[in-house]
Amino acid sequence: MAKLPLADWHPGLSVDCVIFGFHNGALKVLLLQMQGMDKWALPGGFVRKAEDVDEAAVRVLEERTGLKEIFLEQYRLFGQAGRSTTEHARVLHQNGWLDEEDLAWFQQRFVSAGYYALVEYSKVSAPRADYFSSACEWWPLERLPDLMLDHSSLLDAALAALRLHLNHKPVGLSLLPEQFTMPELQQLYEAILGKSLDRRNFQRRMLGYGILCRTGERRRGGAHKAPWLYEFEEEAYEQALQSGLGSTW
Amino acid sequence: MAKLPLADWHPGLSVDCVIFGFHNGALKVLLLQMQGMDKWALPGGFVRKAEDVDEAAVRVLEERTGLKEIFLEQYRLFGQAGRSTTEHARVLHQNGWLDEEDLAWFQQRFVSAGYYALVEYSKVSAPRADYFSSACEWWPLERLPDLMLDHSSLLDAALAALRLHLNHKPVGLSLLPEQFTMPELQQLYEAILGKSLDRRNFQRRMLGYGILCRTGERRRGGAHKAPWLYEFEEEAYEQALQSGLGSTW
DNA sequence: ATTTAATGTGTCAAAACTACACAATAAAGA
DNA sequence: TCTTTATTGTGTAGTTTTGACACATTAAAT
Repeated sequence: MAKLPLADWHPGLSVDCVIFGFHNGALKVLLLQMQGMDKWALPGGFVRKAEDVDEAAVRVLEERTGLKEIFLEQYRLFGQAGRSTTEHARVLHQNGWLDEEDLAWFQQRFVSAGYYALVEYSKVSAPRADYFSSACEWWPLERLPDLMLDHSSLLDAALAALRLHLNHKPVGLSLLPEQFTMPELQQLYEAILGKSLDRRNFQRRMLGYGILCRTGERRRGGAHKAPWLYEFEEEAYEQALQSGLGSTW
Repeated sequence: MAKLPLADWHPGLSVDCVIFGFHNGALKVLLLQMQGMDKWALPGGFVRKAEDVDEAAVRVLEERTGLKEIFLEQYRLFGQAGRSTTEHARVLHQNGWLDEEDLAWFQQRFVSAGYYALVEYSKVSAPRADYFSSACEWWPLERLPDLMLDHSSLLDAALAALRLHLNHKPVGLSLLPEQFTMPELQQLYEAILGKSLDRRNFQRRMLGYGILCRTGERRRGGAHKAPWLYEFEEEAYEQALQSGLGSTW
């Protein structure tokens, strides 16, 4: 960014991405710390005039995580008139990160398309900060730092969307490594739903969907009985998602 | 519209509304016929710079239906680079509906926030066309006319969102009149889901949710046995929706 | 060898769902 | 007025799914 040919960008439009990862039994999101500020922000960016909004989101994702081919879902446009303040732009300007011309750009009224992304945590070895940020880190959902603007609501809405999509999108497939154990899958579901589930009933149900395949290997190295490793059967998974896992109607 | 002080409007941003109604056992949507064209369009509008995008949608709804207080849900931003062609603007311009200045406005690249609205059909006695359209009519979902731009996909996506929300939003309450019969409620569900349901099992399940109240009256005038009239118990309904009707997790 | 804590598996009762059939009735037609 | 017709109200039996449990197994740590 910085010195953007303003004519190339769609005015007053941005994308923000809630990038979910799953690690050590917890859901985490990737956040940026703004230069010279305490507050953190969702990774985001602007949209070129000739670019799909989805493409802009893919671009942002690749810039932060180094990954292409990420599961990405747009869930809502955030369009409150008062949602974007100019405070952070002023700070960036004062500290020399923004020149006059770019400052004016940042002081427009913005609407932002909210995306959530599901990534395999281990594949994001070195998340990269953008030009305006000094750090890029994973934060667990339960202990988030202060977020700028309305990014808290964007994040809450992303989680709500993720819950709503749980039976219709390849959530497990996208967040877990290729091989995983049943307890790991359960922890993922518990983290997303925010409540604990019965171990035995969970397994029965999951296996009942017919989308899992036991590899025959076990995960060694844990302090206790070694759990079986599973993989998703992708065709069956996709198939089952069409009508929704365990959907009632 | 026409002669809009361009400075007041958010550039390249519009809203489009899929307004659902339920009548004679069929789901219908309210469409506008563009002046001088065969194609029809979803009711839509632009967004003032000082206005929430949601407010713009409410404004559009009121202008077409005369109703405030409509159930309204934003489900997605449509942001493909090539989604808005300038063809219809040219036609409008040629026929004298658009002057040079407004034509330029219409030739921008637009992204559009998709909303769906649920209205009680009988309350929309006289839908009103807007400045650019020659008619405003209800069309049944099964037999839609040709739609301009990407409005077909907007509509399809709205229906998909409605299905996804069926157990989480007050769909029945918003689409049906205050009093309704069990067969009517079932027809509504069948229309939304696009499949038929067993009469007896449907009733058992609905009553099981504890959100319906039998008024004690029957609907007279039908050619056959008079069905009971029901109302929703709104508090119980709202309550039940929070965790989702019949949600499995 | 023993301990520890997690994993794998099974069972029983309750609830929900599926697939049905038959009685009641409001209006229309004979 | 009586019969016909199509729709609504209601119930039940068999099956499946769910919820709430307990006990045996095992990999590492002591």
